[in-house]
Amino acid sequence: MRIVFMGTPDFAAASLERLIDEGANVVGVFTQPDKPKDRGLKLTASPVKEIAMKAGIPVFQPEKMRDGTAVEMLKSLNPDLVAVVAYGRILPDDILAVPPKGTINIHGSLLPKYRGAAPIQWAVLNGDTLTGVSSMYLASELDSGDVIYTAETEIGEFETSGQLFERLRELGAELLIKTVRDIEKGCAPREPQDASSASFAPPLSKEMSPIDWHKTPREIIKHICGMSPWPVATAELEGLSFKIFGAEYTSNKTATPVGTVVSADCKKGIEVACGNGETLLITRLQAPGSKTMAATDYLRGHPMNL
RNA sequence: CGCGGAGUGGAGCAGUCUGGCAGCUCGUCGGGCUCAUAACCCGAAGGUCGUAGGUUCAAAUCCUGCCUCCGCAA
Repeated sequence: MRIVFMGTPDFAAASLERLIDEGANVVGVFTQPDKPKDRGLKLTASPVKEIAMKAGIPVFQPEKMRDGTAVEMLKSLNPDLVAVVAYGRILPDDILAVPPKGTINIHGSLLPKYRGAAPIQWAVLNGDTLTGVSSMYLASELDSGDVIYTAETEIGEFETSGQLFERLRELGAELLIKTVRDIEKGCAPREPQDASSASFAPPLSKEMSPIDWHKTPREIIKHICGMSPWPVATAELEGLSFKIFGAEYTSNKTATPVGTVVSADCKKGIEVACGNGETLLITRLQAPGSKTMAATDYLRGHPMNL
């Protein structure tokens, strides 16, 4: 079975790598064009492109999906099946129509929950304890296609989006293999989504960064975890702006106004007043122009006089 | 040449502008005190100040090259 893979970031690279390891016949790879990145704005190839080139698979990086060139590239590969994982583009119908066995996709949620670009982050932000990955057939409407398989996993109380990403990436790769195999055997199920219970997970943005200290400690911890590693929770403390990477619960109560520092002990961390008179202990942070470090380390070099 | 910050005992920082004994908060090790401690007291070890060169009586500090790390931006 001739397979064309489409994907861009790490999340997708794991799936491609797995397909190759399993001996699948990947005849071509589509990925986003190289983009200027990092210090110096160096032109950088996507993780998927790296994997594809290492495996000697032809790479295609069309700028546009709708000007006809992309569909011609795809047709020339004569694929039976197209597998899409975090490609970063909406595929038009003429592309979806090319492979006779369909175009499938791995999505980082239990569909129909969290359709859209940031399903993993929203599962963490909302404080969900269960999530997973789904494989589905692509339809014209975003993430609305028939579901093939799902795999569940629990979300840890202090698990960040980044950590969950890494786990779902492996789960997703596993699910892709299973899905591809069963499609080839002709025994893959397909179950239409219940559109009435669908929800949407839009991309995160920096505007969401500031911590709302009126919230409960758990909501704030989920905000910190969900926003990590990007765009990262932020807070103004003692007149300085910090990125906040980690926090723990306390059993303390306080009458201090929300959002202000209750204690700053270089053996513990920075304790901040939250909603309901409860407090939260910040344990990992980053000061402007500095690297991220334990709050205890920060306090040794920058004591807070309250 | 996209913009910017930083390299100082094990950790986090000050000191650099204005050159003159290596400093602070911790950690570690030893001792003391205490029913007790992430408490307190006494003592100790641990640094070629990122690297190469230059200026100087004298360089962490001033000048030049190089290396490394980080933030913004994507």
